[in-house]
Amino acid sequence: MKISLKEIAKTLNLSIAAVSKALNDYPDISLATKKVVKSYVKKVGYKANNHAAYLRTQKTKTIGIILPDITNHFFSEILEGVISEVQKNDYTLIIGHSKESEAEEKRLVSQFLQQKVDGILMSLAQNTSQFDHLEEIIANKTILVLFDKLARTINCSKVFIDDKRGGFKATQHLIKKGCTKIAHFRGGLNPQNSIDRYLGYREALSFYDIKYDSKKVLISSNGSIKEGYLLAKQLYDSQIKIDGLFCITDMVALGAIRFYHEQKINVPNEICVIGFSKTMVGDLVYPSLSTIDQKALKMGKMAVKLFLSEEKMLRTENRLENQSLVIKTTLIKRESTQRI
Amino acid sequence: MKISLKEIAKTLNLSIAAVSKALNDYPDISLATKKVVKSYVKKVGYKANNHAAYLRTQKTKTIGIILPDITNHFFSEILEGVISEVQKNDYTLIIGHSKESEAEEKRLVSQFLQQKVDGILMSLAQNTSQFDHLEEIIANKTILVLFDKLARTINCSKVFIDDKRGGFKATQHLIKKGCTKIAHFRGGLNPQNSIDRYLGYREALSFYDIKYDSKKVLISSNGSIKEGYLLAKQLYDSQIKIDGLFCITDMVALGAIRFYHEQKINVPNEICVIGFSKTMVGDLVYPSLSTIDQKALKMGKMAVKLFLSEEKMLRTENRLENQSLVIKTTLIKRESTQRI
DNA sequence: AAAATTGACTAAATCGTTTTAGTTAACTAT
DNA sequence: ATAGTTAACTAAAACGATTTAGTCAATTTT
Repeated sequence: MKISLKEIAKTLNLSIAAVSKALNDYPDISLATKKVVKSYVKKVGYKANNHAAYLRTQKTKTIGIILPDITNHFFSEILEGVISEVQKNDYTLIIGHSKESEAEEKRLVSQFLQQKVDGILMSLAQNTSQFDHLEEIIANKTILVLFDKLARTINCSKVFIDDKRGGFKATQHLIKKGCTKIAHFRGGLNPQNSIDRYLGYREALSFYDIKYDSKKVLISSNGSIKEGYLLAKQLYDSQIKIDGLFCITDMVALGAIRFYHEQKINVPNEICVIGFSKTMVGDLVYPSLSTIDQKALKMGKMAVKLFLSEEKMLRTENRLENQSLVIKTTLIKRESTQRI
Repeated sequence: MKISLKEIAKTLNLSIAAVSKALNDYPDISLATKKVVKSYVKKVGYKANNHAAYLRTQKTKTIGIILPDITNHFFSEILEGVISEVQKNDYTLIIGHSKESEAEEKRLVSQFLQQKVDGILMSLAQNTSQFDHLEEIIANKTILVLFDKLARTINCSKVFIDDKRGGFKATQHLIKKGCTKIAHFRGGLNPQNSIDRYLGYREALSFYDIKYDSKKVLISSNGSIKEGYLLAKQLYDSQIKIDGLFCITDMVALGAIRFYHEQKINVPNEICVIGFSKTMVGDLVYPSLSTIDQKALKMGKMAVKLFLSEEKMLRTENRLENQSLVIKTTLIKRESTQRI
């Protein structure tokens, strides 16, 4: 049933070495034998055993990905980008789900290192605060590419979104639609993307000479629909008038819209609402949701490309040089900001 | 840097065999040496090399999953279930994306077999019609578990949804809400789940003595939002009056609701609409969408459990016995069928 | 006291590759 | 004719585990 180089060598009256070299196109094997070997191999459907090969080459042609939230559409799309690029380059992808847990994330890193992956692509869990596992990856001479949620202090390749510019674009769009009293439901005070989007918001306000009003900025801790609903209600109850709203995520925006819908406040004519992420649902609701496209698919592809280029550099020049790649967001205009 | 049994054996003044046996709790090693070995191993952070171990044991403790559509929430949720069970049992998961392509699916199967996975979990691509790759998996003595979209003729473990019962429940729910003129936007004529849901629809009608009217059954080929919209329009334009609608998927239902919204037809008071799948978005739209929960998470977990039980049987009794597992759907009542 | 058993190991083969260091025959240069 | 090349291989070690078949001293049995 199972066939190895040994059997092939025996039937073809060659040494194991000759067969191996023929398959790997070594120059010291004649073209004639190469042909014989290759056609025979194809006939019997021989496939080299990766595990045995690893023992000598120390390469598995396998990369691992660790995601904090697999059912989140943003990460699914990143995963799709990663897989498509991985399959195109004949690598194998192993997948882990940290479920936003630092402990599980560390366990997965350790498992992947034991599996001898050639590289690890990962987005950190929300509350990951110690990076010894990342250092361990690098110490193991395994390539590390961080994306989206990353650790700035770690010396590895990174790909992330220009959140500040995205926040700017979202706010600018509201301003161009005529909004002057623009609220912002931001994320927590620590996450970098929350900070950056907020900074983009402020920058847009100041660029267009609109006074910043801290009362119009509320904090959403978990980014859920329910929270969006509650924040909208809170703002409404406190009698602060607004005509535009920029939310940290599409979910928060949907919650807010839901509240306005119940209050018979017309979106977009009374209040324009814009989200952030392009989480697919935005296109399905009514009114459909304007948002900032984070280009998740592209991000996934880029992460793999960064890995491949590092891998190549390591192979050819035996040195490492990591790059940071910033993905540009784009504005998606939909009904929630399309005043009539 | 890297440490092997050899080094450990040398520093502890033992043979390689003794160290290996100590770690694997062989009975012919004294408790004393086991303790010494284990504590030393922990101290230096030694982890066995899986690839080397595979060469003898022929086990990789790796399973592969092949999904036809990774960004589809239904499959994301299955994936979540699979991963959680896989991680709990200390297996490694490798993932492939067939993108609904039969050719890519076959390539992935071949790649996974080359990787010597212990088992493959897969949901077939829409148009997969030849099953030689599945036969190959079985011939390779690799465990195969099919889920959701499967091939009935293949002799392997299977886990799938009771679509007929689900279709029955959805239709029954509409009837109980007082609907008597119930339309059905079904899927294509060939896919089994489309047929089964349709049969459930008919069974419910006949159970409650409602006359079946073929003019109220329209075919959706791709299950998209746009199609739902167009079918609703088509039915509306053809002047066929309905008061209830059961759609093959949530997306189709959302499209239909969108059309009714534009026509100022009130959902649910004029027409009750129910979908199928529980694709998360159903909870986010207005009105929120009643649907049939396919229990994707459970399905994923079950697929892994079937694999594990097959694996165990193979290991202990050296024989295979595969099981079929039917997942029961449940009705999720939301606003789109909640008349006031 | 001699034979048999047991406990606690060790030696060495093996899994399936890759790769270094030969080996041999044919050919070229001098 | 002989030394030096070259082309086309082969032998064998190595990767890092697991496992079968010993080995040997200590203990038990008769």
